[in-house]
Amino acid sequence: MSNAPLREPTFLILTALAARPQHGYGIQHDVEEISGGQVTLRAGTLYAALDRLRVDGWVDVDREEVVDGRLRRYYRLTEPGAARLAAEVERLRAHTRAAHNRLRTRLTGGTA
Amino acid sequence: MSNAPLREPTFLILTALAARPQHGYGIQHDVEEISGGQVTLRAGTLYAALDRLRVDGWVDVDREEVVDGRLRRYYRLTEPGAARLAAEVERLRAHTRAAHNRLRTRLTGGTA
DNA sequence: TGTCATAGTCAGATCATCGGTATATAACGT
DNA sequence: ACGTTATATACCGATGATCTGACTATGACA
Repeated sequence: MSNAPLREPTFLILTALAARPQHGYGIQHDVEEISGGQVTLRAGTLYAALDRLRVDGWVDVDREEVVDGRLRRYYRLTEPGAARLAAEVERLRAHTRAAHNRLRTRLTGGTA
Repeated sequence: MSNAPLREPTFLILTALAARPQHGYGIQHDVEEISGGQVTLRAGTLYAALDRLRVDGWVDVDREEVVDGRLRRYYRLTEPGAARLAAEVERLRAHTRAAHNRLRTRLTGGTA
């Protein structure tokens, strides 16, 4: 398991899939919701990321359906993927904690 | 203020400077400490990032000293930089919260 | 004399993301 | 009948932050 830091879109894709298997378009909307409308995934970003995540073994194809002649491919978070996401959450928590503390120090000790 | 997501090295550089002005080499060591030894900034990454952050107005040169014939340049977090970092902390907190909740849902509702 | 710690700079490569485009069907409005 | 919007996936060139690694320079220590 590589532990290179996840970029925001990748992190949010994994987060979307953590709740339940979803297809690409569903992920796109879910990510928009998770981020409070701040992050809109481009199609290119989404499918390229899904391909990478599949190669890494963090997501897998759950099933494929054909609806109205269109392919609908559902993706699922694997166990290693869930572990990877959990590790990343811990990492980010540590960083945000550190940043928060230092910003407080700045306010209290910095100017006074 | 652009609100593009900060990459990990950039976030940690701002965090290092949040506590107090520091010179490049000091930032490098501080970041290593903040991240629990997980993140080691390359010199190229560090100084390139500092240049960008200066252009964005998030950090500024605090003062310069010459020690042992070597230049020692201190950087300082500006007010906009502190605001930017605080905003990023909130953003990351929201994301980690969402990811954490979904991972819990997965454990309780997913398999059982 | 060599090497470690300090301190900063630069050139080239990688790779995730961005922006835009293409394809295809169904539903809806006018 | 026609254009637009929503659904759904895929491809491609450009951008830009980061990585890799080398380079310059000094003081201290063995």
